[in-house]
Amino acid sequence: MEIKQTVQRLAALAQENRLTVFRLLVEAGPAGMAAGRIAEALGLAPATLSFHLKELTHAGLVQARQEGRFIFYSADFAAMNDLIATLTENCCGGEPCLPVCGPNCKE
Amino acid sequence: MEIKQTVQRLAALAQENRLTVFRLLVEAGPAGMAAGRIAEALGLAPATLSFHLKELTHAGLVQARQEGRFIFYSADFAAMNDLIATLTENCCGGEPCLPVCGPNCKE
DNA sequence: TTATCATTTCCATGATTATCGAACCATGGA
DNA sequence: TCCATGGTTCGATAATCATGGAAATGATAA
Repeated sequence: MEIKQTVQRLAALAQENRLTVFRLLVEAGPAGMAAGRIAEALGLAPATLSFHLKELTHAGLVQARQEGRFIFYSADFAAMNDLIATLTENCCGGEPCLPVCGPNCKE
Repeated sequence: MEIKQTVQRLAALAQENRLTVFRLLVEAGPAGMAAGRIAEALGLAPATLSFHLKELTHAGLVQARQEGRFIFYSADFAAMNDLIATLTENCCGGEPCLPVCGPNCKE
């Protein structure tokens, strides 16, 4: 993974509200959660949450899908694995000590 | 791991120069590298590198040890594992899909 | 000791980020 | 259509961060 992208993903997670959102979505699984429910869970103004969701989406860590009037956000597990793989690269003498969570996670 | 600490560690890595330093130290192994050599490798002013090393150290991701006139910095693999564990928490239905790199890494 | 080298601290500057009110866009039901 | 609801974008503000020059600190050798 390109270093700029790695930095972008780490930066996306390096903020308390965004990290909380991401962890919430990891728990929510592939079904995800509607933006409104996330805002409610964190007690954030809609504009503020939207800003954070955009950061996470732009970093490729979460995906959005429209469903009726709602927009559901869900975690992208593959992206998280890429990130972890990058962090642990060259760590154990080059041996593959990853990935951690597959696409069937939470299935 | 506490969320504040997780954010702090992610923030420490979410900067191109610091991520490069950390990866350099991961490759360098427990022996680590002198601050001057790191600055040289990245082409940074001493003050700038010192600032970044302080961030990494304060986040607990790297350790410093004095050796003669030099200060050697090395990656803290346990801290990295904690970080990864936090990210993947509740990911695979609560099963332990970690840690990735043990303390004997690069030994 | 003094001179010197390695690194850090101090400080100022410019850049980036987080927040949220207000205005705007999109969808689905009367 | 028109309205209500769910989200986003815009714009302004305050806070935080990255950078490096200059001076201070700490450690060693002569």
